[in-house]
This record gives sequence, structure tokens and C-alpha cells, in this order.
Amino acid sequence: MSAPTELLKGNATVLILSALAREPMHGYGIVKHLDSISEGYFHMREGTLYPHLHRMEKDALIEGYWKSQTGGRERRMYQITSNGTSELFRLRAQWNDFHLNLTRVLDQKAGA
Amino acid sequence: MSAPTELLKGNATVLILSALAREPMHGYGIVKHLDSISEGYFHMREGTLYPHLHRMEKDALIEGYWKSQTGGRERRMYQITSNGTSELFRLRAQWNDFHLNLTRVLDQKAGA
DNA sequence: GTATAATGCCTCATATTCCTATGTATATTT
DNA sequence: AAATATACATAGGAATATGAGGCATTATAC
Repeated sequence: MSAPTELLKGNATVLILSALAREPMHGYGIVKHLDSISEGYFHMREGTLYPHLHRMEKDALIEGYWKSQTGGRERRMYQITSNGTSELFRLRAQWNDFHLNLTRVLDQKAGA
Repeated sequence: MSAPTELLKGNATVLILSALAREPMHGYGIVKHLDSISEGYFHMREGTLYPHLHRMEKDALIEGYWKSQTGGRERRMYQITSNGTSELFRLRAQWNDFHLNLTRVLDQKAGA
């Protein structure tokens, strides 16, 4: 089973940052990493990923550079910046907060 | 602090069903209930709520009926159906699954 | 008494964000 | 030689929450 689109919305950034916090990766590698770590649950589409990477680079959350390979083909590598690390912490906290509140409503344990 | 729009996406239905699983409510009451139970975190806008209620009624997840008050003014009350209860269970399970997988990625505890 | 806020229902235009489809190109496997 | 996997990129369409607006009644504050 894979992640419902509606729930994925808004979480692409935190997923990408989490991957890059581990080590620098290129786009396709990020997709594979998320796929493998979640056992197929998060299979991010390229049409989702690349626009995100471009925006995140513009926002200085990540830094891209071209890396040539012995084979010849160049790949675009990305690494997380210090801005990106801060943002990752912020998004993680935001997520925890969201989870706490949603659980509270689903469990009906508080309120009037 | 209130819930980020992007995270709320896809969770409106489960929030509404959770409220109505407690007791029948009218639209405005649902907003107030969610607001109070989450201490202001989930403040669903009416532009979000009412289209959802109409769609959910059409999908037989909830049932609406007009209730007149001593004052004279009518209010539209909604109650959850058995379909709605099933759907609530399904969405709760889906949410738990999503949370499990996102946590797994954020904590970087599994995978290659 | 009258203005203001709160209650209560509803719709539409807009922004955001993900997906599908498509295009290009190289490397590896069968 | 063909099929698949790797790798980057963009355009068009679909879904969905928000903001702004409209309408009407009731309670509260001045």
C-alpha cells in the first residue's frame, strides 16, 4: 500500500530534507531512498520531486552541484544547507504537533 | 498556533466524522467542537466545512435533517451513518499507517 | 434603542500542490 | 537488438483548503 496523495501533500519537503540530512544524494537517489526506507509506502513521483528540488534550492534549503561520473553522464547532487537543517527541525516539530492534535481528536480524550 | 493548511489537506473528512461519532451536531457546532477539543489548533473554515458536509451526505457517510428550534430558526443537524462509521475506522487506520511511515523516515531508523 | 458580535447556513474565485503524461538521453541487462 | 533502469525536466490537469462574500437571526454591549 502506498501513501494517499492527500496526506502526502505538504510533506514532500520534510521527506526530501530528511533524506538529504543523511547524506548528499541526487534526485533519483532520493526517490529510491524514500522508497526503500518506507518499504514502498512513499514512492515520490519525479513530477513531484524535481520542481520541489528547484524550489528548495532557490530557497537555500539545499545546494545543488553537478558531478561527473567515470561513465560520462553528469548527475545533479544535492546537499542540505544549515538553513535546510533548521527548516527540517521546524518541520519535524510542526509534524509532531499536528500528530498530537489529530490523535487527540481521533481519540476523543479531551475537550468539552 | 493553528494547523498548517498543507497538513490539513486530506484530513477534513476524518475530523468531521470523529466529531459526529460523538454525537449529532450542526455545521457550526462541528467547527466549535474541533476548535475546543484541539484548543484552537483545528479551526476549520466554513468554506472548507460545508462543501465537505454536502459531499459526505451524498456519499452516505452522514445523514442530515432540519431541526426547528423554539426560537423559530431551523438548523441542519448531521448524524453519522454506519457507512460513515466504517469509513472512520478505515481513515483512522490509514492515518496510523501514514504516521508510522513518516516517523520511520524522519527518525531514519530503517532501510538501507 | 442601537450598534456590535456571535450564531448559522451557503457559494465562488483563488492558491497550492500532487499526479500523469511526455520528452530527452545514457547505461545495463537479457 | 530490445527492454529496462537510470537520470533530469516541464506542462497540463485534478483535488482541496482558504478567503471573501452574501444572507438571516439572536444575544450582548454601549
